[in-house]
Amino acid sequence: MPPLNIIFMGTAELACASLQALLREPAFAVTAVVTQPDRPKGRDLQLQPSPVKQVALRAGMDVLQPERARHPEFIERLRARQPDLIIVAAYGQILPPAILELPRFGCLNVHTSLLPRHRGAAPIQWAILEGDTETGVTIMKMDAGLDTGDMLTRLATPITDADNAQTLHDRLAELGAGLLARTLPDYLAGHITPQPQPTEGATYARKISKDDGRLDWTQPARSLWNRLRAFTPWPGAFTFLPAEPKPRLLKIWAAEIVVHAASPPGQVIAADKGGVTVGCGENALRVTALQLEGGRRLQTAEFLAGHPLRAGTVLG
RNA sequence: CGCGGGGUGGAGCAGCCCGGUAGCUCGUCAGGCUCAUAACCUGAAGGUCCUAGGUUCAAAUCCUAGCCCCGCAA
Repeated sequence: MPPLNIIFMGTAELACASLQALLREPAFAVTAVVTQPDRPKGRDLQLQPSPVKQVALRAGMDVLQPERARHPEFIERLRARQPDLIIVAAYGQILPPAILELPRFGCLNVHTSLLPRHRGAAPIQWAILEGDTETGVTIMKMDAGLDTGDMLTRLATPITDADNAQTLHDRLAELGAGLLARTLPDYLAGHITPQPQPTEGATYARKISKDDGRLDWTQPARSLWNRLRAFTPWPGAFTFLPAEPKPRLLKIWAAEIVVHAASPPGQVIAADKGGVTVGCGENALRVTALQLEGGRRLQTAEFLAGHPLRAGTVLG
């Protein structure tokens, strides 16, 4: 029996681990990789291949980069390749039913949440943002809805105080890849019965934007702390430092919650080597790493050595 | 030519607009003080002011070119 003909669709860094896991399995033949077109990136806005494309090229694979996956012409190209199965991970486009029904084993998706919670584009960020104590990965059979397909397998992982979007992303990428590799043989052998997602508990994790990273100091310290971790390292949580002629953007990279009596939101309570303590709607936040616009990311002590920041200053 | 900020002792910054003695906070070293400290006091070492040209009696500062870093943007 010839190896199964698999086409992999993915774009972001997250998908690379899954692709590599498939490439390691001799029983599967990943015959093509579909990824988003090269996008302008970097300081010169030069076109850059997606992380998945880079992995694919290194492996010497065929790479397809349709502007729109739902375009009939592309669908025909896919069909001509006669895939038995399509694996999708962080691809970045919604697939039409014509593609979902194309392979005889359908399309499977690696999703980085415990569905039906956090369907959508930014499940990792929203899990942290909402203060979830655990999240995970789900392998599901895709249907026409957005992350609404029947589930094959799930794997959970706790979200710790030390986690931010980066650490959680990296962990889920590995867990997802491992789970995918273990799920596939059982699924193909017909040993797994796809389970419909419960309607209870479904939430939608919309794409985050840069503006979502702005800290609203009237919120409780814990909420701000969650936001900070959810937006680290991208796009970053930020506030503004009062300055002439205009306030300067101040990114907050690390902080801890400090039990503290009520104080004006955004007001600097203390600024010393231990950190910059800022009043919040409830308790306070001690900032330990920050970055002023145009500057580098600095530990608080370094920052204070060159930027006088007195107690009483109000951020926001 | 996508937009903007920056390169000044080991770290972070001021000084530049308006040319004229290299400054601040921290660190390091030495000494002192204290039961004690990321504490305090005293003293010291440490700098091709990114590079190359130019203007000038005189350039960190003004002009030109180059190199490097960072933010935005994705």
